Amino acid sequence: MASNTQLDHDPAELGELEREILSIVWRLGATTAEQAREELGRPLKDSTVRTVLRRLEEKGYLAHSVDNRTFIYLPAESRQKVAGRAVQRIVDWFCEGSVEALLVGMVDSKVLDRAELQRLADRIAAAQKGLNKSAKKEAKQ
Amino acid sequence: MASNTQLDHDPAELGELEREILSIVWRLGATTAEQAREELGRPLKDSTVRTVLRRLEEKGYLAHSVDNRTFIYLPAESRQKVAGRAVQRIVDWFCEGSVEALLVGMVDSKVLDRAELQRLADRIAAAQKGLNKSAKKEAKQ
DNA sequence: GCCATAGTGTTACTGACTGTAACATATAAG
DNA sequence: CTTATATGTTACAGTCAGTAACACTATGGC
Repeated sequence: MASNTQLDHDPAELGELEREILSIVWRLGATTAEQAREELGRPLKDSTVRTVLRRLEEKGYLAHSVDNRTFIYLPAESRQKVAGRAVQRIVDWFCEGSVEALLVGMVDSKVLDRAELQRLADRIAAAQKGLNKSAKKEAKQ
Repeated sequence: MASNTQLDHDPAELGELEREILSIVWRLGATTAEQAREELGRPLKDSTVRTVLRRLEEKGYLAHSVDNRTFIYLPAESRQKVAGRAVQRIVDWFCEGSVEALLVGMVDSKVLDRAELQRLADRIAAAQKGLNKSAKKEAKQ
């Protein structure tokens, strides 16, 4: 399910403005072009914002529905999913596919603290265990 | 040491070929333009490879020494460090600075398995503890 | 001393992509 | 039927990566 229409675009290859606007949509959850424009710091023309929104949709990051002639843009993918894919690419490119190497690198370059990693692993394990338990009830997955 | 000349370039913004060549240098450890060229699958002109190597050096990923008129290119930064920085950027862009959100996202998008994360955390913790122990002996750090 | 060979230095062109926006078109309301 | 509001279309400039030709230089052999 979820069709996964045509989403193999590289999140790292978004431009500055594209990232900014995408972040806004993620933050607001749903937004019109006007809203997004106001949310931006810079004063950009309406058509500029709309162009970027359209491109983001073309690239698969956003979707839109129409509400009374007005486009409402929504995220097509969660922030986390996009981030996950981006990291996957980095792993492939720079770590020869080894996530371990990446995590070591993160600890190494102070992106991530060893203790923090341990703590997060615990937390995530706990959270996932919870999820699995409830998921099992309804889908045996 | 290591001077760190001008290295704040964005690793995600390397092109395909640049990444390929950078990976080759990382793999070989040290290489001449000719060696790199042979290592590539595609048949590229010598000057192409040299241009890319030069650009990679300008961007701070490589350094070179001269051996008898011939340039020997070396990594200026470890794969892992570059990967770590790349991930840091992703965290900043897409996870509002939260590494936890990123790890959750990685688990979420199947980049990383929950059990694997736990295992890696353990392994890394163990490895680091080992390091710390020996480091403590000589520097109390 | 001169030439060929093996390197490097310099310069350039093309296509893709992003930032930015103007202008055209349609439609609902009054 | 006009106006306001929204979208559709098209475009242009700047940057950058891929790709490479051509010029220059030093070095070893004749």
